[in-house]
Amino acid sequence: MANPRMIDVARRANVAPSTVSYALSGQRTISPSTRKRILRAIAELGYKPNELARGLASRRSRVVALLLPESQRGIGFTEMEFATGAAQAAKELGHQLVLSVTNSNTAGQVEALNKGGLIAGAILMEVRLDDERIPLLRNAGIPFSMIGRPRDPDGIDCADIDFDQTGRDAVEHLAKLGHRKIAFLNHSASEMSTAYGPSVRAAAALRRAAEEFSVAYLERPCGEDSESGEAAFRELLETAPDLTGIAIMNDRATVGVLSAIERIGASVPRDFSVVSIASSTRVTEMFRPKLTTLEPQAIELGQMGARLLIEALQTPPDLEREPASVLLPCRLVVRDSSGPPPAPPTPAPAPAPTSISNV
Amino acid sequence: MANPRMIDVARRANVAPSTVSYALSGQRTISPSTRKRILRAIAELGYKPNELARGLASRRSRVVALLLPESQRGIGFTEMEFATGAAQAAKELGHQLVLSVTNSNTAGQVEALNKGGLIAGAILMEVRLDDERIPLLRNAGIPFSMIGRPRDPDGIDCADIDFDQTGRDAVEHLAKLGHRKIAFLNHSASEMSTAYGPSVRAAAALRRAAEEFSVAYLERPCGEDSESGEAAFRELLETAPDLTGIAIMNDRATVGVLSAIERIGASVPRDFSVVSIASSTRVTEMFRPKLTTLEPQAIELGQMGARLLIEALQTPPDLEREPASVLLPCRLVVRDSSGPPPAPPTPAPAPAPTSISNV
DNA sequence: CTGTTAGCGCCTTCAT
DNA sequence: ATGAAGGCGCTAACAG
Repeated sequence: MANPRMIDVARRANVAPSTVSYALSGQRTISPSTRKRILRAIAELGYKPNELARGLASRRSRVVALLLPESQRGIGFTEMEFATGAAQAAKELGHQLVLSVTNSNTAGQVEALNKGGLIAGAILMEVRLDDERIPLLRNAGIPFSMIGRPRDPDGIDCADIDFDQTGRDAVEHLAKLGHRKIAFLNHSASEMSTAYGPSVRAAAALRRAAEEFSVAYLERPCGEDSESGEAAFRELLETAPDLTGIAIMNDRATVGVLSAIERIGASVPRDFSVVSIASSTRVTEMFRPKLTTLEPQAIELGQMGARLLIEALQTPPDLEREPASVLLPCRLVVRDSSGPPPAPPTPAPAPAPTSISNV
Repeated sequence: MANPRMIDVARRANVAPSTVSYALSGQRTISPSTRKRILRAIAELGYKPNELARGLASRRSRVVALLLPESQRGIGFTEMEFATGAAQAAKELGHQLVLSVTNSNTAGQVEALNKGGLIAGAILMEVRLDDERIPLLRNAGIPFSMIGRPRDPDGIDCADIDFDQTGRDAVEHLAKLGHRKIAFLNHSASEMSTAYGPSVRAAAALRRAAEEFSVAYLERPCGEDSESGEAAFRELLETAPDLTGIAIMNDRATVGVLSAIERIGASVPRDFSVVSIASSTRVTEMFRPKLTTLEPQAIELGQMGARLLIEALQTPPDLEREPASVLLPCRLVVRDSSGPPPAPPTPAPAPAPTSISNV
């Protein structure tokens, strides 16, 4: 009644236990005939190797951890898709994914993880440009990959959004619609100060692309709530009354921006075009109008993160293997929040909006 | 340099390895003095038991799986909070949580899981009233708990939203504001047909509460997208022009409902009050106006789900332990989408009686 | 190409 | 209250 063990398979196939092991791992050439007998025995018995024993004996488990800091921004759909993508890819490669929600004290967490012997490696999410976990993991000798990218990704397996391309695509979209002045509403200042990769990279990319497409550009960080979004929009408009295009990478702020636009009697996309950067469809479809979005390929990135790690884990130490960075740009999904700017770029004064009926 | 093992601790504390084991597990009384020596040695060496060896020897791992079917509705914030809550509670109880995204073929998945010996038990999410996984897990002898509840939760550890209370609270909120006729927009018909617990239970609760508070009540399922929401709202209004209160348990449909309301020149909460049921703050704050919500205590439920399972796992088989159902109602968070109905309830005009009123 | 033999690090029944 | 010893189920040298 108990689960069959390897020795049961061995007996049934008339071979030694180790032969079964080798047949399974492929670490040794097995003659086709014995291999077939073994596989048959396995099937007949419904044998499944015990992962604990396997890990213990080989000194390497088939479990990887997903290190998920609960950031102040909280976990969003995109993070969730990273996670499910990673779990899925891991499973396909014969591994399990344990969810490790790192509230703080990352150092201790990471140490504890590998000491238990349960975890063979880790996938990091919410990566900072100078992520404190990198030296920690290196010192602990724990293999890891990242979904995200530090400042210097050298020697690290990374799967990340291609922000260069994404930023450029966002600006290009607006520029081609005819917008001559655009603004970028970023994550909060505190995110910036802790050097959150996406915030920094997206801003740089937009700035560069604005230059390339010769559109005036301004940017600012913004608190992660709708009130901050409203305020930011108002300030932006004071600074640049001729603003018509807005890129936002801050879902909560987006709510406020849309409110503010409505409040001054303007509308989207008639008066302002709004493009959401790196938000998932699930979120941007909730807005009215539905937002034109640069939508991250989150599942794919999650998969890549897991694959890179597991690949590294499976590479024998004597083999040379160069860690790689996989960059995937966001996909531009044009919805209802972007269109041509209101007036052709004539330097005429802006018409002061009168009282507006908002129904 | 390698991790210290139990025998290292034993030597340092001048005891036998087994004594260390017992000191750690508490399965035996250890004299205070030796215990202290052992603990000191453990601390000094930075010893951490190897989970693989521990699991192998004791025939019980400290890993539980979270079975997360990727439903057509997709994973939302609430599901994510279930997951993080469960992971957190598991960790606090010395366990790890592996994420098992069950795409289909649940049977095989579940079997594969426990055979590996890695998983000591499972936590089920997205529970159906007649969940196919229950007999599967029972037959396989895998302990499990649920976040959600089947039709007959007898003998099963469940942590679920208290829909009775939640539905009542929603109706009460609207009734006390003065609404006399309310509608409930549920999940999609296909969800209903597969007997998704929340859909069924919430509907029943609202119906009952409507009677209790003497408000006319109608309900219908609704596709999981904004177009369906719009259509549903229009139909609802045709059927019941005097409708003023709407409860919705379908975020995507909510988008459409709000659009539809706006489109007919009405506004929220002036003309219609909208209450979102079992949606997370993260979602309902994205709407304009921000939605009055019955917000699930998702993290707590996730924690409970994990605790119940682990508790069961830790109960020796000879002990009697009654599986329990923990029900937590959603919290009413009043925001900007609900208020008194437009016209005071004057019994002047006799609106063409529709056939919908409930009792 | 296959078999034999030690462990991997811990738990747990026996003994004492 | 503590030791000693035999596995848990598998892998990975060694042999042949």
